[in-house]
Amino acid sequence: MTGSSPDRAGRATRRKRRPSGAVTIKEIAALSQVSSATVTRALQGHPRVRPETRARVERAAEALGYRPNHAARTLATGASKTIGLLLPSTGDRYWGEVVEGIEDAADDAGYSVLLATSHGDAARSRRMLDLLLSKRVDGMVIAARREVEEALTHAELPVALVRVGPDAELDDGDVEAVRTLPDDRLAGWLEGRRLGDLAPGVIGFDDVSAATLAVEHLVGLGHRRLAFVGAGNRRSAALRVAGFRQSTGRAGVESAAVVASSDRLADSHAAALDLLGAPERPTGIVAYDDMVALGAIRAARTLGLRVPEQVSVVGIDDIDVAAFLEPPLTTVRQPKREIGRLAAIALFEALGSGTPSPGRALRGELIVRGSTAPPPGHDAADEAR
Amino acid sequence: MTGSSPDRAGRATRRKRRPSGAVTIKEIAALSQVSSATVTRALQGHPRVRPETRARVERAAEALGYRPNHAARTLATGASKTIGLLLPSTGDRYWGEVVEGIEDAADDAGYSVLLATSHGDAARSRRMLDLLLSKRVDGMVIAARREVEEALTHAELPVALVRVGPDAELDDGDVEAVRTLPDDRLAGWLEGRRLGDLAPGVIGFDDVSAATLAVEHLVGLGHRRLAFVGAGNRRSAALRVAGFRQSTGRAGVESAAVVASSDRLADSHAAALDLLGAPERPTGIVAYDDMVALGAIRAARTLGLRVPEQVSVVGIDDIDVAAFLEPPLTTVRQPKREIGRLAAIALFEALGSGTPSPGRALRGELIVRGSTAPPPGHDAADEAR
DNA sequence: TTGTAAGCGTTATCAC
DNA sequence: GTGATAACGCTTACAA
Repeated sequence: MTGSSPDRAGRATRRKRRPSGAVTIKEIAALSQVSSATVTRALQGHPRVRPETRARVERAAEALGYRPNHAARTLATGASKTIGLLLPSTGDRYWGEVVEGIEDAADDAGYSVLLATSHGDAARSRRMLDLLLSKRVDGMVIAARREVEEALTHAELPVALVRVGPDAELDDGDVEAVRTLPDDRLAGWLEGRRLGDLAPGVIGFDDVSAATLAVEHLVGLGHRRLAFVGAGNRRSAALRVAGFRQSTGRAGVESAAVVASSDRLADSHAAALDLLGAPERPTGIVAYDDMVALGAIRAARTLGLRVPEQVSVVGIDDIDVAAFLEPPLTTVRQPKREIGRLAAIALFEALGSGTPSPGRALRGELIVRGSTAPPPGHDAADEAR
Repeated sequence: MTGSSPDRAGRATRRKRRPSGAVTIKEIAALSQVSSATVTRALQGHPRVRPETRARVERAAEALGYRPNHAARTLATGASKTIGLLLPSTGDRYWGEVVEGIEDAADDAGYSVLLATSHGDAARSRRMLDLLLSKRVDGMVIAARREVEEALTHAELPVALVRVGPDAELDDGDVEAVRTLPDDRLAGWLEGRRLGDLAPGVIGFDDVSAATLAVEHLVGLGHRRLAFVGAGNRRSAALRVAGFRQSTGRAGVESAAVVASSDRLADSHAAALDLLGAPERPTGIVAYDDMVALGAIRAARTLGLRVPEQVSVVGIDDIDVAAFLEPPLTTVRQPKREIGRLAAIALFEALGSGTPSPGRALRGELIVRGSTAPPPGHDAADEAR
């Protein structure tokens, strides 16, 4: 065979791939006089590496400014150490705080977070789900909303998954039942449905107990005529209504009305206007959330009613300006960060064990501020009962 | 040589790597009777592929439920189609909206977003920067804050980078100058510094013009005694003060005071209390941001002054409850989503061209609501001047 | 137009 | 305790 065979020539001219320019373990290997396998072992804290070898390798890595290439690692190990996050949006305060909790827990566990938003659209959800899967996330946290659930049923995702959010786990039939069931049967029905327990892999807010907390606060102050404003057709609204009806029934309040309205300010303002304009108006209002509470307060003001002296209002959520409103809003705080944290932790557990973690509904916390007080004509002595 | 040589036996028993289980181009290649190279070409819309081959490959991919492995692609191409995002936090409203804009633009351009938070800590910033680099992001958008800037100076990042945020591009010396420079020299100084133009690769908010917009609105309503509340030591605060002083000077208002306070409600409340308690109190207040405006409104109320009848207040930012406050807040809206969008777009341009994009300061928009009105004793005729 | 095979940077198996 | 080297799944230069 001739030295100048076409084969040899071809090899020689063949332009090798442009390297990324970044430092690789090969260079560390060369500098520290070991094989690349040893470099990996040394850098990963493998037990069977001679201490001085490890030291030499670490020094070389440091000197060269080595940064492991995660893409290569992912390819080799099959794990990306990244989780995906699919949310309706990140702009609104609710999700922003949840994300913070997730990011926090992920960081503690050595994971990164890849973001995707559905914008409430099923097709987009599906596309994003595919994208996250393509990027080989090890698991995902998704906001449990109808359009995403739909996308999920067609998917059968090959990764661990935790659902999170306020609107989880109550189907439409139940929503209807909550509204129409007679008072005396509601409590039993709620128990039977075990609404406090969420399905496996779902982390959410305990809507029922949140409303209960609000009612108990008002009843404790002496209120006997209560109303719930803001019963939209969301699952969370139905659950809060259920909690409201259940606890008012238990406390034997004289009158407990439920007034529908969306969570938009104008709607809740109008609804509260009707409610407070009636002759037998309630002295205490439990609002679906803080925005609805704002509408109710405004309605009271429109009617010349003072809050909290003549009407008490309690919200649910604790938005960040709640404390700065006039009056500062009494509300049931939703632990958003904590929900995020627990969702991420549940995901990592599932990742480890291979089985979905049990669902959890986190209880809110009553924050008493200035929008609630004893009802008119109620003297302090009664309060101590 | 014997058929049962140790070498052969070794090869035979050698357990190959566990495959990820996902569908690969090889399987598509097998099913569609072409080589894997052709599969790649077909799937990527490479021009020189026979249409029927392409169709066959696409059908096979579809049938098998193929999802490209981005880790492998990243390794092969050197581009991850992912950008990193380093922010102080995602929980607060400001960043949440910026993220939304970034995510949006990234999605349009075919990029994903990897999230990291600095929590305002330089060491953590550095760690996160390294992590993002390790994950081989193609570029990054980072919040331009002091601790991150510090981390950056020691880094010399090998990727394209855009900085975004309200606190950019004014150093401490300038902050001092803005406060102390006599009125008549301020305008010239501002021009000379070209504060409206941000450094290359920085997308921000035009703080100077925001304050100007607020002042001009108040002056247009007939106000002649103005004050700025909330001059903290942030760069954005200094720029807003500069804008305030510059425009009040230009308009020849009788008195233009600047009162320092943090952006916390209690502080701004106290500061405004002093200001409005004085005999020669201003009739119009420009607040550093909406929270400070809230504090000012509360202070006015504390003193029995009605807003807007006796005192007008204009904020900067337009937080989401601004419209629902009592009174609804007049403010200069900060285009957060847009800032995010432009930052991402600037990054992609830089990615394409290799050169940093020019900086941009986005102007706010005045939103007139209920917290501003002509000053007391000002009749409607004057307004038409 | 299509096939072959090298190469991206890492991990992990086997042999010594 | 260390070294060779196959493999992860994909892209791409070159040959055909």
